[in-house]
Amino acid sequence: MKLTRRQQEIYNHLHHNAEHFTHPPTYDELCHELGLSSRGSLHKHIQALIDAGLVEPMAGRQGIRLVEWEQADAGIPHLGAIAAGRPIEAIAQPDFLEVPDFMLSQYPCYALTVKGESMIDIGIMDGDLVVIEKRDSARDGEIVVALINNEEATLKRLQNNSDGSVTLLPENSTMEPMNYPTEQVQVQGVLVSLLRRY
Amino acid sequence: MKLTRRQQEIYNHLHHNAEHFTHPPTYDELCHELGLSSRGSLHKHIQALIDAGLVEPMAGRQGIRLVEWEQADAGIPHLGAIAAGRPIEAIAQPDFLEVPDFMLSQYPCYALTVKGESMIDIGIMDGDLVVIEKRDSARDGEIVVALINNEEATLKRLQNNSDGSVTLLPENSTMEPMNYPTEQVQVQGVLVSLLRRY
DNA sequence: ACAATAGAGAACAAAAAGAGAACAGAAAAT
DNA sequence: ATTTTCTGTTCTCTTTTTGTTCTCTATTGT
Repeated sequence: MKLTRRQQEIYNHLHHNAEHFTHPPTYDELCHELGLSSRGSLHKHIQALIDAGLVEPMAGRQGIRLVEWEQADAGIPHLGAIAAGRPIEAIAQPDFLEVPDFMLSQYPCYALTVKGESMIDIGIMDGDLVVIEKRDSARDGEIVVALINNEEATLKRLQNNSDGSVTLLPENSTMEPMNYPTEQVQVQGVLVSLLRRY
Repeated sequence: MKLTRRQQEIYNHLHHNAEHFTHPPTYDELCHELGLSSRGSLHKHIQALIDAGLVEPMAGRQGIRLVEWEQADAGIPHLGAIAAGRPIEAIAQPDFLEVPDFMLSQYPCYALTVKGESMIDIGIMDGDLVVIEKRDSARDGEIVVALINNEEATLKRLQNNSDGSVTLLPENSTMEPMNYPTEQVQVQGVLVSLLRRY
């Protein structure tokens, strides 16, 4: 599902202030911060974010909370397709895959299905299952899951430029590298392993 | 279809600013950026770009979006350093691996480590672990582990020829298919799945 | 003269955004 | 326990924004 401008704005506000929350914000507080005078109006937007899976309603009357990933006990969550134009967090109920230990890292991982051929030159094909170590930063040259503008999640090689911008390099000779300001790109994990069925 | 001067101008503007978009631009915004005072005028040009396939209209009322830029592929072959024109060995792992059920077939399987780049065009890379279903025959077009003259085991696509001979097709545009009499080639299994660690 | 190109501006339908009232349940205060 | 306050939710209504379509005018090139 696609966010409207205002919804994106509100989500950014939430995401930006998430650290400062000691308690989840109430609707009235958010209305004040966002310059709204009607809770009803805000509620409509929040509901859209909830539908998009970006935000979690809290039990009772305690506002809302940003979605966080929880590590599973058995297996790793399979979060659906990457590069489908949707943020990773958008998938509500992942199913779980059993993956052998040697295919995981020692840190929390999740799995994605690859869509598209942007990494075909290093043997990552459409439909492959990739295991991703959950991380919010990566070293130069690592292959990462990057969320662009909270809209699109893609698998690309990361290049941190000296001017602070970020380049996402596809491994496909027919595709061009893409350049972004740092704040538009959010690393959601790094590639750990790959599974493919024939 | 050919673009007029203004259309090209507008397209360039879109393409140049595409990476700065957090959301698709609205007509009013574009008008302001382009120095137009009438949305109707802009609409005519955008419509031309849409007809030309350079731009994608968006659902609802959320502006336009650049179509993904696909370069006309000149078909430059990948100049890998491939010296060995001979079949490539696939060496069995000495120990046992834990492999999840969904990566196996219902019949006995074993695992091999791929050496070489003969199947690189379908994303099978040097060092990959492949799961092979144990079999002594295969259908045309299946990817098999073939033992040649009881000497070398290779992973190739199988082609049974009408004259009784067998062709082993590498999936690598820089390599040539190899032809053998049937009695020199022994199928040892067919490809089931693939595992790769980064 | 004629056609193609470019722009302005009005009018319209639909979507998005917002305001405000009303309501039920939870928490807090009495 | 009872009342009061606060919170999330739902509803209707209005305003603003946005894409689209239309007519009209100006400019340019052949």
